Amino acid sequence: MQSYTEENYLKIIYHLSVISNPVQTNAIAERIQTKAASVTDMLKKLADKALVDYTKYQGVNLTQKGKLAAINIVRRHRLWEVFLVEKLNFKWDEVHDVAEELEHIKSNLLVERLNEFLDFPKVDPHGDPIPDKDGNFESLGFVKINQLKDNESGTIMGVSEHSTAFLKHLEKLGLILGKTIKLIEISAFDSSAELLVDQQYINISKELAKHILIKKLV
Amino acid sequence: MQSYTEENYLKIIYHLSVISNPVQTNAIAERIQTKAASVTDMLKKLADKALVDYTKYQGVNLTQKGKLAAINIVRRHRLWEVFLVEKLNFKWDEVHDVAEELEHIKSNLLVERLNEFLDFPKVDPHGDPIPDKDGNFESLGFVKINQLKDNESGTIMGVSEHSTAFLKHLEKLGLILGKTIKLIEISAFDSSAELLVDQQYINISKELAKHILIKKLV
DNA sequence: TTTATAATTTAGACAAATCTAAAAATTAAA
DNA sequence: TTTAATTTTTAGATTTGTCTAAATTATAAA
Repeated sequence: MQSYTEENYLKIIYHLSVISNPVQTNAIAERIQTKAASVTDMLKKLADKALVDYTKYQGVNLTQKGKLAAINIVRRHRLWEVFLVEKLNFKWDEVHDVAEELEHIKSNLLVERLNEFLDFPKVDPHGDPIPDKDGNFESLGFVKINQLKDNESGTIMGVSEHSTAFLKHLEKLGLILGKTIKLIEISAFDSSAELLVDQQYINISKELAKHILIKKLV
Repeated sequence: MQSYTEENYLKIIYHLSVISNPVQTNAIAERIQTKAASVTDMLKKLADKALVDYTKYQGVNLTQKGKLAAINIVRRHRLWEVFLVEKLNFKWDEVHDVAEELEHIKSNLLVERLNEFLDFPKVDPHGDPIPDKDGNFESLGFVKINQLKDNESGTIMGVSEHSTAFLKHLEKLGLILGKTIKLIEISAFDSSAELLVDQQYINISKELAKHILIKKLV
């Protein structure tokens, strides 16, 4: 069993390994709001427990065991987010900090009952997939807006960036979950994207576009 | 704001002060599964924070501030117990450990939304009253079985002992929440109580009787 | 390829909460 | 009321997770 802190490290390493492999000490330090020296200490400890493969100065990768533990935390986090939004009427940008605490409650019974109570949701309020008990994700086949071809349409299914600033900005633009959009064209000049949303043409930056997940209309 | 551990101490001291005033070091140590020396250390710390009045060798009492903090934890604990039983179908003897963790989640919004979601419950699954946001209990006016007079009837509204063994035993006897019972008589010999439950006469020990809360029939 | 810069690690210290063993205070018993 | 038993406290050590400052390794630039 891992401590609260160890769980947080595993989760962060898991998220960061999507972007880079292996994961660097400084990247973890920044995300976990701590100093690089502290990260080094923890990495040694996690390596001792066979949760990560760690080579000095080279960064870390999760072992199979570590990955499973991490996915389990992600599962709990996302289930709690669904609960907060659907049952307690939290807004999607209010859930993160509370879910961050709830994810560490240790009780398999609790998680399974919660899953049942929520009717086995497949995605969280941000559109991120919820892994099952064994750590498997259902393949969702989403693409980012900047990967759409001109004139292709689709539905907003999620985001790949979770900062409050980003989410609030999206909401202001009317780019909320479930909304159907059409990509008119990507600018050759600055790669910004012109969209048709609610019969209105809007222009969003590439930075925004690449974090919005779309399910293409067939 | 208090740490997880400080919150636990406050809660235990609160529960123990119902029985004895002031609360002794050893009593706390036993309940919190730790050594008396550790308790002494923590009491000094809580005294520094003005959460308890502590005099060496004399035990502690909660200050007004400490009491309010403690009641708040009790409030969260009992709300979560209602959630676990009513929404997630936990049995009343399964809830305690999980609620013990959930009670420490720090978010006023969460607690208030949960309260609303549960439709403002007044008691938890054991019949214990749930204090409101300001720490006030609704007066419930319950008595213990051994305080009933011969031939008085009433409804089981709660228990004042929460061990799994005790709760399972009650369930076996059919003495569940909401059940109506009639006290036939208290034995002059061993103070055991003869009850009429479901048209059946049963005999329970004084130890059992004094932990069952009854709302008298008018 | 040497130098400079950036990233990472080590060494030693610290705070929170705990422990053991010994000392001190309180309470109960003779 | 002196002694014995119990309770509580102190002193010093330990564990977990963190920190600063200095040393080391890796990477980029000249």
